[in-house]
Amino acid sequence: MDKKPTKAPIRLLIVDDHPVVRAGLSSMLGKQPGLKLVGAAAGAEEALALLERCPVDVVLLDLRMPKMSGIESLPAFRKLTSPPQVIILTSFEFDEEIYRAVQAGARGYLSKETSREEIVTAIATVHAGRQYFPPAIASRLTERTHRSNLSPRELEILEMLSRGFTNKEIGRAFGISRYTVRNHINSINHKLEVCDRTEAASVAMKQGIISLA
Amino acid sequence: MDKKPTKAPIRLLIVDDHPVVRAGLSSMLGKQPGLKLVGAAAGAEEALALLERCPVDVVLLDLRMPKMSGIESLPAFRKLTSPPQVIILTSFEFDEEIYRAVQAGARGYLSKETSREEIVTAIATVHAGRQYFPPAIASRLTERTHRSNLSPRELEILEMLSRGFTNKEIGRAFGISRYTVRNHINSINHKLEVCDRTEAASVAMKQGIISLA
DNA sequence: TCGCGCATGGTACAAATGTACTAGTACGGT
DNA sequence: ACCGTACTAGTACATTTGTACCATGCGCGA
Repeated sequence: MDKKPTKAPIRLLIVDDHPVVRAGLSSMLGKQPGLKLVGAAAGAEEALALLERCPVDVVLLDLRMPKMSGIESLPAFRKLTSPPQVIILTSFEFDEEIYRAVQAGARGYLSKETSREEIVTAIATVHAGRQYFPPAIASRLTERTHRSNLSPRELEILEMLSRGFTNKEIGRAFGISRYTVRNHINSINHKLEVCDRTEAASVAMKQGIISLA
Repeated sequence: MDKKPTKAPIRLLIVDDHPVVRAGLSSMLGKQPGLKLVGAAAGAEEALALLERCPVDVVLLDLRMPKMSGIESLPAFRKLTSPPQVIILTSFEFDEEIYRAVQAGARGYLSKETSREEIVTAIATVHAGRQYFPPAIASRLTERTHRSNLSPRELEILEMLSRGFTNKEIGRAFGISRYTVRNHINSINHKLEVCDRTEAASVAMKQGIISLA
């Protein structure tokens, strides 16, 4: 054997705003051989500060956090001199957010109901440069990629529309004309295969394209 | 002082399907003076089996679990010979589910981002027979109780409306005139305090008034 | 009996929405 | 250089939706 895992433990950083989760992961992974828990940050800013000072191999990142969300922080992670591999950590089974996180460079996904064994496997996998997605998530991701190719603009407008704003109001909000808004909504309706804005809002919520918050 | 907290520690049971959360809460509360962690169940069935054998004062109950959900298990808890006080434990800030859980007898609410201090306070409070709800949740609960007096007809129409049917189509479906449908929708919009049908569909889904299926 | 909420149908009008086009700019990939 | 996509803006017209009313009848509780 020319490789000793104890020689180069995987440096790990936990980023989660929930004290419960930080404590849980720390106690589950802290003494795991082959892993070195570098820290546990409560927010993206704290994590970035830490990453700039000391290198980390794998980050377990909560998507839903106050202030800077996990997704927002991903580009910042990638700009670092030695960007860590990022595993998404969330309670939610599926969501547009996971999809967006993957597009932003996340390499793996873990639900919070995952066992310690699987978490360790996932960390090792992404550290080895591969992706780690449970089958259920993977299939959903491919679904999303193929489905509903709404453009960023269309997504924003869909969001507003579902909150009851009129085309005119949406136009004002984004600084574009109500005609353009109308055109975007027509595209949305076609892409989602619905016949009006109300159904668009409805199916968008059901499919997790827009959040239920 | 005539009372020693160490004489009668509060017996605590954690019910959560997430290993991470169980580990986190256990490590946060296990050594807390005045508390005695009786166990940590991964599901409602396991919790019930445990409760039948040994008495527990307070249960921290996850609402979202596979198989039997937290809400479903609440009535079973109350049928026990010495029913425990139940604190809802969930990641979600608000939800129709919290409302239903309270109606089913839950005495407190804790988000998973709560600090150890607040968790301990909540446990002590409900054990003392009082309720523990953070202000934000409490106000939302009173909102829910007062809201949504939709009549059966209005509910049917809300359902159709969210599927993208026009007033005319809804009228045909129910054998009433499109004018009547329009009037009903106006009532719905007023009762839900929204300005149009699209927002009505949106908030109805968020509040669980109409199903996400 | 009276009032109230629910359900019904209607008129008249204003506003918003949707459809069917045309057409320009910009940007990225082949 | 060309193509495709996104984003933009507009016109013209039909349809839908929303608002403000009015009116009827039913059932139920005070």
